[in-house]
Amino acid sequence: MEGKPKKILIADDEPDILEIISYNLSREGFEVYTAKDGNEAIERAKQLHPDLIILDIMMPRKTGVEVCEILRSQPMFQDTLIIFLTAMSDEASQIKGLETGADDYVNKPISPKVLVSRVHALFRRVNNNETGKTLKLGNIQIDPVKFMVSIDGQEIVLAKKEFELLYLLASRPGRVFLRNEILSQIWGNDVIVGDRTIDVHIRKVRQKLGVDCITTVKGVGYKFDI
Amino acid sequence: MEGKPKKILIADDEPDILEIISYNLSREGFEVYTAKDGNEAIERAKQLHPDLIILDIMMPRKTGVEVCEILRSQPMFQDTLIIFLTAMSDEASQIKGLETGADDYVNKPISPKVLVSRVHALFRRVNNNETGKTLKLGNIQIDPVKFMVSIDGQEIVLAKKEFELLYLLASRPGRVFLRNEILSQIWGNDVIVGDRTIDVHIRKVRQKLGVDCITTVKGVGYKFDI
DNA sequence: ATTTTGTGTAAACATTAGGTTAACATGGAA
DNA sequence: TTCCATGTTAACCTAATGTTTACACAAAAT
Repeated sequence: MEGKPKKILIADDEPDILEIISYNLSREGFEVYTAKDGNEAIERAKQLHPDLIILDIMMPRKTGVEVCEILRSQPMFQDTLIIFLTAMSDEASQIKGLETGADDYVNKPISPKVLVSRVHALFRRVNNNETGKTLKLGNIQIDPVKFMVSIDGQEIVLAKKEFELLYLLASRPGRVFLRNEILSQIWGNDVIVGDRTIDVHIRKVRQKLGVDCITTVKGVGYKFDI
Repeated sequence: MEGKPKKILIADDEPDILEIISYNLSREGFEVYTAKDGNEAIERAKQLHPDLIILDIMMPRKTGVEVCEILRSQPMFQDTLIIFLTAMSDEASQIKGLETGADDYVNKPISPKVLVSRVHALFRRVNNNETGKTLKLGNIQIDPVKFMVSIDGQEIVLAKKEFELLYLLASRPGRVFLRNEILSQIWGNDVIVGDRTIDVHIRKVRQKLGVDCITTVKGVGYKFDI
């Protein structure tokens, strides 16, 4: 199964670097966005919820380290991967960076090939998610192979999108999925649908299941709970 | 750090390096084992099931890359973390290494400090999938993934802003956050809200938690304390 | 080809929880 | 006292979500 393209945000004040990295990463099938300083990085991160953020350390209007700290202090960026770029092989700041919560560290001058493979390595590890297993949660069974949901043995027919939605949420019970996440996982990043579309599907699932197992976290997203 | 100590296996043919790394990692509380060539590395890996394996690329009786490939082909080593050490900043082998399934890559000459922080960063990343980012402070648990707070197992529902506020304060217990800091972290720099807004949210959190864990530092800000 | 059925999306509207404000209360320090 | 910073409360307003209906489109059935 082809996953949806990952979103990557790159922040650097040097346009050349921005372009080289963008080019190489989009060629790999990533969806690349850019920012040219710290504040813009934060702003765009909040809109986009990228899967990975590549931060130059030395940037105007907030350094990469500062940006990282600010984002990491917010719950919704706990899962976001962060890679630092730095001109100096300055050991101290390298350590500082990693302790701040970065996931990797790449020295300039940047080799596009190396960067690309590090990015892949990061995603490979994170992506090792469960796939295609039958979920059993309380009295609810969700079988992605048979494309079937049953409650207490009673079968329920869901439409494709409804099923995908339920399966996504149920794959990590309790975990809150942001609307953005849901969109990019189920619809893909490039597809544009209206704001109410998710709600409508959520409603249908709730209605069909009868059981109240999807909780709304207002301003954030939805989660599966029993 | 809680939980059982992590097991780390180090494979290198230079005794000096082995010793330096072992020393530094065991000082950090890791359980360290060593191997002096590729075959020994595989053997010990099978006995020990380490959480992390640090492999020198250039080793007699199977290179690090070969060891990595062999281990990765077995299901039980799918999740094991692997770091490569290399003498050269040889780009080609670096890429090869990462594509082979390594999780990180460190160049020689090795700085113990850098290695140690990379190791920590790796574990943090992996641990994060479950509980790493959950804050546990006394009897209070704050789980940003589930967007949920519980005291003595009793779940408490917070609104978004309330949760963000609590999470921010609790992320650095004892540290005082200035009102300005709080504003810029949670509301953003451009948003303007009245003076009382923070107080009101603080109040709601205090009220909902029941426990008195947010202290006012008059004229300065707020801090989380138990 | 035509009809039927089901799905996904949009648009319009209803509803509510969350966030903010404003007005007033308190309490400590100078 | 008089200030000033923060606490408290309740009313208000809005953004976010819920709900319903309608329609386009495709697949299946006729």
